[in-house]
Amino acid sequence: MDSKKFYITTSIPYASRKPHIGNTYEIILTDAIARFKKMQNFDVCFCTGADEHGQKIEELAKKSGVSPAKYSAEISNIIKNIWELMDCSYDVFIKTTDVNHVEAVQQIFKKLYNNGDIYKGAYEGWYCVACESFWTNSQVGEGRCPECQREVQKTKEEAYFLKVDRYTDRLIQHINENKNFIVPNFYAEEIMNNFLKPGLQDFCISRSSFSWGVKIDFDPEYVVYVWLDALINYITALGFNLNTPSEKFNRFWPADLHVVGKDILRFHAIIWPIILMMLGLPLPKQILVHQWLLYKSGKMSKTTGNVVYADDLSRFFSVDAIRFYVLKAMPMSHDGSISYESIISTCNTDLANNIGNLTKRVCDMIYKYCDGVIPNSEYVKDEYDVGGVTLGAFKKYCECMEGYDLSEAIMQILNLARYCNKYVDETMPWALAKDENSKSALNRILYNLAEAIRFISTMLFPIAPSTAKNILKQVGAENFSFESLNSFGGLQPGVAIKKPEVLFSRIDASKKLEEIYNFNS
RNA sequence: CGCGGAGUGGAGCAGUCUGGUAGCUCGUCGGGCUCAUAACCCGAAGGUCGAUGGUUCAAAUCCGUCCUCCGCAACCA
Repeated sequence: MDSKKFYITTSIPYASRKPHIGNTYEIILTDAIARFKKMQNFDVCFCTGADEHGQKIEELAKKSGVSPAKYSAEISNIIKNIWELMDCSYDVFIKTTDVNHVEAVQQIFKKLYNNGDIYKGAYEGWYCVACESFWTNSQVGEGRCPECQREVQKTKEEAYFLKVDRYTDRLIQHINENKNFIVPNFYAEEIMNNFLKPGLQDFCISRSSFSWGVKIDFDPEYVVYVWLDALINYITALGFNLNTPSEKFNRFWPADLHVVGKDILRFHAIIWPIILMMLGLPLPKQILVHQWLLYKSGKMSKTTGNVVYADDLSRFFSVDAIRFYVLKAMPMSHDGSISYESIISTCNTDLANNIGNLTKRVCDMIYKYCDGVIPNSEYVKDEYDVGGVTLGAFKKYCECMEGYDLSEAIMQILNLARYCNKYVDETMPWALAKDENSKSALNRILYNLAEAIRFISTMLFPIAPSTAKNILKQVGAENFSFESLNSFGGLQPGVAIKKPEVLFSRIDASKKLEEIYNFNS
C-alpha cells in the first residue's frame, strides 16, 4: 500500500502579480503528471499554493494603498482561479499566510535555533540611502546602487543565519548517489559545480528592513526570509506541525516529486534538503526542473508588453487546447516558445485534422455502416497489426510519461492517430460497405479503429481531460483506466455510440489572429 | 579561460551516451481518395548536421580549439 502513494507539488508562485502562461505551464505540467499517476492507481496528493510574504508584496501593496494581507490574498485568488480554469486537479492549495503554516515556520525556526543550526550573526552588505535598499556585493559592482546609480554605503547589521557546513557533505553525497534526484541530470552538475564544490556560505534567513513576513516569535524585530518560509509549505501543506502529528504528513512525506522552474532550483536542491536534514526528515525523492515558455523567443515581461495570460488565451482557445499546446511545445532541454500562430497551427493539425477528424470519420462510418453500434468482431491480426501498433504506442507513451517527457508522450498519441488515419485510407471501409460479402472485414476494421480511438482518448486524458472524455463517449465507452488498456479488444461490441460530433472545429487563422489583435489593443 | 545548456533542410525538434546510407512534425510542390472538419493518404523538392583541426576504413555522433545564443553566478521570490 505504502509504495503506491505519490506526493507531487508545484512551487508556490509569488503572489505579487497575476501569473502568465509561463508560470501556468508549471501547474499544467504537474497536473498532467498527477493525473497520469492517478490513472496508474497511485494514491496521489497534489499540492500547490501561493507565497504571500516578502518585501516586494509589501511594497506593491503600499503602492496600491491596501494592506499586504489584502493585496496578497487578492492575487492568491487570481492564481487559484487560473489554476481552476486550467482544470488542474490539485488537492491542497496552501498559502504561506495560513495560520498553521505560520505556526509551523515559527516552530521550525525556534527548533533549529535551539539546535544550533540557526545562529545570530552579522550581515554585511551595501545600503543605498536614497532607495532605502540593501544590496549584495555582486549587485553593487562598481560601488553604485543598481537602481539609482548613486554611491552606496557599507552596512552591517545583526541577522540570523542558517549554518550549513555540517550538512553539505551529506548533501553532496546524496546528489552523487541519487542520479535521479535532480532531473534533467545536468542541473545536478550545475548545482554541484556552482555551489557545493566551491563551498556553501551560511544563508542569511532573516530580514529586518520590512515586516510583511512570518515574525520570529522570540525576536520580533525580524521576519523569516521568504524562501525559508516558502519552502516549508511542502510539509505544512500536509498538515505538518512539530507538536501535533499529522496523518497526512506521515502518509505522504517524503515528496515523490517537486516540480520547479530552473530559476529557483538552487533553493530546492540546496536549502530545502539542508532544512530537512536539520529537522531529521527524509529528503524529497526527485526534483523535476522545467524550462521557460517564451513568447516568440523573448522573455515575457510587462515592460516589453508581450505577456500572455492563460485566462486571456482561454477566450480564444479551449482550455484543453491550451494544455495540449503548452505540454507539446515545451522541450525538456531548453526553453520553448509560444505564439498565437503556433497555437492555431497545433489546434488545426493535431487536434482538428488528426485526432478530431479521425474520431469523426470513424464514428460516422460506424453510424452509417453499422447502425451506430460498435460492431461485433474479434481481433484478428492482419498486415496492419493495429492491435500491436496500438499496444506499442501505449507502452512508449507510458515510458515517456514516467520520464516526464510529456512532449514525446503526446507524439506517441499523434503517431497512433496518424497510423489509424492511414489504416482507414488503405483499407477503404466505404468501398467494403458497398459489398455485402465484405461485411465481416468492414466490421473488423471499424472495430479496430474504434478500439484504437479508445486508447487514444485514455492516453490523452492526463493532457486534455475533458476532450478525452468526449472522445471516449463518442466510441461508447466510459471507463478511463489504464487497466482497460492491458489488451487490445476491450471495447464492448454492441454498444450504441453517440451521434458523431465535431470535437475540434478548424480555426480560421486570419480571423482568429484579428480577433486576438482587436482584444489586445 | 567561473559554471551549465543550445547551435541539424523555410520553421520547430529527434538522433550524439553505445561512430556505419541524416530522421520526425509543420510548411511548399505534384498525385490519389471521397468515410471525414477543403479533412485524410501517397510521392517529390529542400540539409557540406555553428566553424575549424584531429582520431578512424568510416564522424552530426569521439577528442582539441574557436564563434554565436540562452540560463545561473547565492541572500533580489
